[in-house]
Amino acid sequence: MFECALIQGELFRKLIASVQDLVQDGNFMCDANGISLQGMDSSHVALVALALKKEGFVEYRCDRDVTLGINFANLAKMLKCMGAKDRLSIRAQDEGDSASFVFESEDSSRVSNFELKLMQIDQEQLGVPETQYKAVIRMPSSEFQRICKDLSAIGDTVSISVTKEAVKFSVGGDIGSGDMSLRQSESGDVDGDDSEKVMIELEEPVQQNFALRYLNNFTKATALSKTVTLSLGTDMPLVTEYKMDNLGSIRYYLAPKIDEE
Amino acid sequence: MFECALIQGELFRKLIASVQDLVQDGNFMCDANGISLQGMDSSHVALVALALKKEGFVEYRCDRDVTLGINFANLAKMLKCMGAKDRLSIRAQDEGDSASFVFESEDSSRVSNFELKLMQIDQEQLGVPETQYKAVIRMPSSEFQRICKDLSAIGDTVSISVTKEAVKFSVGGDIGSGDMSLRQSESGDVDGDDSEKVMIELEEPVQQNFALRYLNNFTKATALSKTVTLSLGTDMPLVTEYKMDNLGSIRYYLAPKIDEE
DNA sequence: GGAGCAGTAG
DNA sequence: CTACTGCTCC
Repeated sequence: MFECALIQGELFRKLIASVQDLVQDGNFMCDANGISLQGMDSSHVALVALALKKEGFVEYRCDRDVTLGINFANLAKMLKCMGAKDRLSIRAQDEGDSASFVFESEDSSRVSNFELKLMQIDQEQLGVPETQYKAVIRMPSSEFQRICKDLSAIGDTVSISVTKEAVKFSVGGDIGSGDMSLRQSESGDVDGDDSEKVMIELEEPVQQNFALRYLNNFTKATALSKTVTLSLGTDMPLVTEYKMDNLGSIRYYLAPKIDEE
Repeated sequence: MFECALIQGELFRKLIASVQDLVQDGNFMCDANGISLQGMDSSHVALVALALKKEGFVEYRCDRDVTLGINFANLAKMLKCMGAKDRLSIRAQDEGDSASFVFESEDSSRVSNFELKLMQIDQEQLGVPETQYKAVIRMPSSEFQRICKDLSAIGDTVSISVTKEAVKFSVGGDIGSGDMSLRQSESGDVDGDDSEKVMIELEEPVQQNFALRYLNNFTKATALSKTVTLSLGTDMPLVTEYKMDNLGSIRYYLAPKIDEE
């Protein structure tokens, strides 16, 4: 028997929405420590990895590891039936072929129960090595979203280049070209929220190209966290991470476009 | 070399947005006094004329007259990348085939540079004669916007008739008809902003019909000025003018619909 | 001015 | 069936 509950069911809905555009279905791997999920997009260029820690749940019980094969579009349909302030409980029998999603309004005056049929999904769990990245940038997630969205009006590939002082997003296309540079925030900045800052940790300057189309997919997760962390290396995937207080994180990996000139 | 800078880049973005719906591309004529632009809509019914005085810029330098052929949709894409509070600089080499648009956030922590490819646009500059209009109405621009929008739900042609006392906007359609009359504000009105007033200067009563579809296009400029001035004559174009403090104005000309009954 | 929805296009 | 864009409501 697996059972967990979240005070903010809405959070879970946003998580599923953030995964859905990239992968059709995937296995929720539930164990004593929490829930994880991994999936690649259909073209095998991007990977999304979700890790939810049991500490983020108001209730968590996992007698025995279970794998829940989920079609995200179908789950999303059910989650649309959840109220904005609803508490969410997820339950699954050890040998069942469905999972139950219960939505409860704050005063429990409305209780909804949905049963989602599970799927059998063959999918190797990819080990993502904990690598040392050459550059790690933390910035407001909304700013990253805006940059990706705006630049995709100009072209479809962004070049991200990082120096100690700044991170530069450049794009080129038929109508012209453009770049946006974000300077590392002054460490002495006392005023303003810390989440508004741009922080750069650099071991070595990097420059890599990425398909904006995927980055724009990633920014579906903007609602989940005020900040986003971009980790870059040379000829290795970009990692875009959104950390949720307590609950864990959602990470997106995107292979760089290797210059074809 | 042409170079100018605006403290409120946002203003320029709104200007381009106000032009864009009507004309696809046009020539920015830059000379020692400022920038002007003219263009007709594709059906040659409406004309937009922009005039920006150099006094409105925080920096202005024009060694030699230049013509910048701009595709407004493409420029708008780049201007979307500008922050709300950004300062805007525009630069063009005398013989270049592109113009550069630089956006700088207030604290300069974000600097963006976009290069827009210029076009070769053949277009005669139309001389718009300074005519004496029979009626000139000044009213809050938001009110004019609301009237045009609301009336277009009833029909597609508005009749504007002006007397000394009031201006009347009438519309008719399948579902019925309606009209909205605005009385000239009392000159003795001490309370309230002057921009809230309706002022009518009349030489002779006028009545003309106009296509609401264009008027609704014109009201994209509402954000640029608190007031709008409508100038009418008989069988001559309506002029809809939005004046910006210091910077100049945007004017729209619309030929009347001649009754075909 | 932004977000959500619906309608369209791929 | 899904993803984007335009529109309308907030």
